[in-house]
Amino acid sequence: MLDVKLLRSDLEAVKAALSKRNKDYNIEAFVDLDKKRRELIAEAEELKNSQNKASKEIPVLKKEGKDTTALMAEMKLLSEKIKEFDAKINDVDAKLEDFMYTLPNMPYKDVPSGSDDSQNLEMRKWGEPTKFDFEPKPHWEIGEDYGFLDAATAAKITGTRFTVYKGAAARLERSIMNFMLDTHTQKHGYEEVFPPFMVNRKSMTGTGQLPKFEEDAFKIAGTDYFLVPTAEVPVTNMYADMILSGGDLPIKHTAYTACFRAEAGSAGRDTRGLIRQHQFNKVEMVKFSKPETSYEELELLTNDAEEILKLLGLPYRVVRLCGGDLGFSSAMTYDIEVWMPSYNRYVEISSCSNFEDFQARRANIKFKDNVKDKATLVHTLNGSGLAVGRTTAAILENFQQADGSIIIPEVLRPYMGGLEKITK
RNA sequence: GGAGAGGUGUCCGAGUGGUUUAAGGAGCCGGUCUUGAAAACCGGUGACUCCGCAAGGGGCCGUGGGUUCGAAUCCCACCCUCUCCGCCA
Repeated sequence: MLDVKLLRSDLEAVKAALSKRNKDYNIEAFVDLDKKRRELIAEAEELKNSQNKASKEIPVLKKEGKDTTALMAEMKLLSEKIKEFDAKINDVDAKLEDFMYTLPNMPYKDVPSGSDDSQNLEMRKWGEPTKFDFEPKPHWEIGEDYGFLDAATAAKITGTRFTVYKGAAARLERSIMNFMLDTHTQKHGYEEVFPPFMVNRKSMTGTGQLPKFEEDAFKIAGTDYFLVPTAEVPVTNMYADMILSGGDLPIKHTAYTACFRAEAGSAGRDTRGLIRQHQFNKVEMVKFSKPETSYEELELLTNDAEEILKLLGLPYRVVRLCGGDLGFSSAMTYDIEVWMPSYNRYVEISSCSNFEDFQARRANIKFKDNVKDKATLVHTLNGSGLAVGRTTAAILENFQQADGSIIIPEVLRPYMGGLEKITK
């Protein structure tokens, strides 16, 4: 959510910033609603003031033995009038709230303008696209050859966009998760948390998935719970409605969760393999920072995600998303893209974002340095560190050998019981 | 799932219809005393939030409704915590 005060004081600045997103937002609607709301509040408060005054008078008059029926009748009318005003205010508030909740974050000044991912800005590359002296197979074919990525069985027990991992693939997936968590906790100073995989509506609203994107989420029938689309939701909302002490910042958490996405609107895209599933594993990093250091923290967070790819030896590049490709809640995002031979291009494996105070305002997360200070909104950040299924896919594809075996990256071998390569 | 108890400001805790504009502590700030500190005493402060340039006003006692001239206090629904029972990995 943006700051209402900013919309009031500098609407043009907001419009200018949002224009980078290449979409139209009916910001003028805000001005009328906001004006209406303030007028109503001013009138209602005046009425409430006289009601309060009378409420203090009545017991005094009664004590003096005076008749209060006339005054009480008068107050009855006033009370009804106040109720009418409150109803109108609630109505305007609801509209205003809906408007504010569906307005996206303002892109940061460094965000390039552009309409889609072709206009993202490449920041750096690490490694070179893998060269093969044979025809490399896509990971879904490798999985089929080995029989350890089984989409057919998953379709039978559940449906499309699910996979049953078996044997070495299952262990590889699990090894990658543990390797990522251990690296972030032991080398990068994150505290591990293991949150629920279901969250309530308030949490989904706090991080920005709701109310606008409900069709993307899996809702549990008979409850008001949603399957988490990312660990960002439970982990960020752990601090909802809290005032943190400045000395504790930045707070850094890493968390593994399965992630669940309805993938509404992506029918026909990436239908084979592990790239786009309804359920996938992800290790996430979440940070709470002071406003003045949040962009430094974004660089560090991105580096922490890149470190995983470096240790695994997977070639990648980092892009800064342009306005048109930027997520709803984000002010600036770096995508890390791993080289995927089957796609013959770089494919997103991590998304690292600074949300500034957009989520903090929704979730009500503040800090103060001293008890006497006024509480200030924190900045929230998060990034994948990394998407595990896509990492498994990248390893299978990039490290496949002419004889069909797959070399296990050295850092994973301790997690694989010392196994150096997967063979039939 | 059943029965019971409970959710009050930073914390503890009083408060069951109107002098509560939330008692009293603790804490915090200032002062007296002291070489300094502690203790004691005196004074101040009182979360958060909305409207307003301000003065000031409104709201807020888990959340949302309702009753009433007036609700922390009464009624309804929901959420959460604790205890016991049941079920269960």
